[in-house]
Amino acid sequence: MEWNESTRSFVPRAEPSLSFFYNYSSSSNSNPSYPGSEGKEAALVETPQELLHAMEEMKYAASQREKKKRLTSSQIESLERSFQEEIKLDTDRKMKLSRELGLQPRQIAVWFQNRRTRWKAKQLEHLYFALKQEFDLISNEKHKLQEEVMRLKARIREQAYRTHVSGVYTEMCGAETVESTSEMLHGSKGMITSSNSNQQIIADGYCCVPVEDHHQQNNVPLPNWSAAPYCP
DNA sequence: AGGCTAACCTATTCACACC
DNA sequence: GGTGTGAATAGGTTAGCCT
Repeated sequence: MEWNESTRSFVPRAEPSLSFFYNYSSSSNSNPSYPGSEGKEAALVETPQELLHAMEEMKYAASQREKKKRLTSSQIESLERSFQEEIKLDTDRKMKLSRELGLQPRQIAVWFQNRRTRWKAKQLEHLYFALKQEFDLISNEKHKLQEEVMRLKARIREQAYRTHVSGVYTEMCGAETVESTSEMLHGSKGMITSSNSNQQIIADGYCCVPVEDHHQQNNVPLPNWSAAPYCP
């Protein structure tokens, strides 16, 4: 059983300095994190006097404590290699790395934990950029389609206006033509019922020119709908 | 079912390096 | 001195084991 991790729950954790109790390893190590702690066996305190004494010792140890040190590049290289093999750490691997690198098992575990956090953040960043790229693409397409709609609406308005004007003109010249024109207009779903016909067409959203035809006429490539995400 | 242990996680702190 | 980065800590959660 490993002291520095398994016994954590025995020790009150509200007081930060008490972490001294459970963050050193009792195993002998060539590279102890905290000088002053080596060779000591962890002991549970049972009386207030013992607690006071322990706290005094802790203060001393803290004063003697070596400053935080960065891991060497070769240590990081080995840890990195191991991480690439498997991002989770089992006990055997932890102990093996600990022996090989001359680090506390706790240090190995902490390094892996921090490494996983960094890895996760990186993954999240990649995911964000991938989604953003996709969004930009779709947004761009939407913008183009909106422009297309505007153009088509303008064209319909223009055509409707021309039809209306020529209708009035032929009415003045001869009834037969007027009737046929009128019939034609009424025949197409009876959309045009007033002199305001052009506005009516636009307002109803009926389109006289099929989009496919328009695309063919204007040499506009049809969007790939099957590839587009469903958007209600 | 509930307690214990050992792993994990996120958030935070702390020390150090670099500018 | 301010800031970024990485090692370490704090406190919580979860899964597996045992009684």
